[in-house]
Amino acid sequence: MIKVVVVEDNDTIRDGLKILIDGTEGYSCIGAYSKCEAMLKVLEKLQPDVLLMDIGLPGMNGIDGIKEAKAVLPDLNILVLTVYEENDLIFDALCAGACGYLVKKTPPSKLLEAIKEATQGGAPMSSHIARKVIDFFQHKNRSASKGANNNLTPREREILSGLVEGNSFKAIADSLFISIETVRFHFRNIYKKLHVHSQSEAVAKAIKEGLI
Amino acid sequence: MIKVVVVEDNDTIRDGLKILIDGTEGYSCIGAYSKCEAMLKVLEKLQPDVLLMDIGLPGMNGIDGIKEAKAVLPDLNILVLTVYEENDLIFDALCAGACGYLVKKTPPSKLLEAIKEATQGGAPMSSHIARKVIDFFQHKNRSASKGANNNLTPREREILSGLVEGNSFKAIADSLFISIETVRFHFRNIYKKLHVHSQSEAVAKAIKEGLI
DNA sequence: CCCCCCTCTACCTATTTAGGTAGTATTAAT
DNA sequence: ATTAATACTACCTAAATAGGTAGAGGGGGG
Repeated sequence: MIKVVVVEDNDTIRDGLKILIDGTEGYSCIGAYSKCEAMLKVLEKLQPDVLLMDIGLPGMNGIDGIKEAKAVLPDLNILVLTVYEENDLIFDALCAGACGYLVKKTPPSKLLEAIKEATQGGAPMSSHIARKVIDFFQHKNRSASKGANNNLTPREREILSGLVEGNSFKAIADSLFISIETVRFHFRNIYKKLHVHSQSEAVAKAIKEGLI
Repeated sequence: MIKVVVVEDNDTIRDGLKILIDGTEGYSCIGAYSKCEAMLKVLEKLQPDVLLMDIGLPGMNGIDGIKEAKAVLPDLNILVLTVYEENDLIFDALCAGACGYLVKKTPPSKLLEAIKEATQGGAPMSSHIARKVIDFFQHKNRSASKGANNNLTPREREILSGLVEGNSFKAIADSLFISIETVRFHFRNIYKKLHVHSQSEAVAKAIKEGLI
């Protein structure tokens, strides 16, 4: 029996979810609240398997609710159920501890399946949400490979990497079997291209913009 | 009709996939190769909707194959189909441009569904893979908020931040209304605590470990 | 009350970096 | 064949940084 707790401010939806869950073999809705605060008070007693949460709530917002819930029960599976598809909310929710993210138009059968999946170590996501999540990885890379590293030559990137690893000019020179003067030469060009005037600035920019 | 190209070195599996895809209404396997190189040569002509790729291939590895394929057809939906569940491979594949990641034990019906999902802007993933992906976000946060920033005093973090912003010791001193000697004093302590010996190393460590 | 930690300042020396000028060699493109 | 871009080396000066030593003042806890 999968024990589910629901937090959803819309009475109609909340009641609908409770009826759906309780009405399905193997599922039980052991709590349904309109606010995070109310849920958090009894969370430890309830010990649910899955927490189904709305994000756009009055009072404490859903993201903070997730964090607090995770603080009480670190292994709780939290599913976000929402109308929002904004990237920030998705990532905030995932970072806060959600293990899945469903849009509200998800059909009941899929919702029940998602709840079960969550208890089995899965991460149910609506397909468009999943795409946004994986896009994150590609964007991370895109900015790294095209973004701003463009004007740096391969050799310059190599040398800059050495600095990011924490090596001195001399160490970089030795590892590349070139003169320290050559390293200095490259850094002059790197600094010009990145518009910086010190090692630390260059390292910070290199890491932040994913140049390396 | 969804046009699929398969790359898989195991003849049995490859033939099985081709038969499955061709044998299903609405799907067509317009190419099946045992190596990335062969697929890449004809990719532009084939113009498939989905590329189903193995990762552990002889010759060019799957990750590079994904990158090259994306270079030819940037909007191609690439699904990884593999036995590997190592984190690095998953993330490398996603960064390279895969839009989904399926383990080989995925049943045929799920596989076909995943192919369709990919063409509709989804990101089909086996449930355990999805969990690993979302775990990434949570770990990212955990190490950033708790990780190692502990042993630095508030003042030291403040000063280190200045360095990460790209400021010189003097600039940091001025902005905090303290002497440059004080800044140097703090950096000596910061370096000891972080076990580094230069600005760049400190900045790199600070950013990577999320100290700032 | 005393000790420890944090914060602040100073001086010394050796090393490293920043920025400028100047020149050679190789390769790819015009 | 000339140009542009890249990679390499050298020498110069001024500035910044690393590491050591030394000491003052404040606040919290034993």
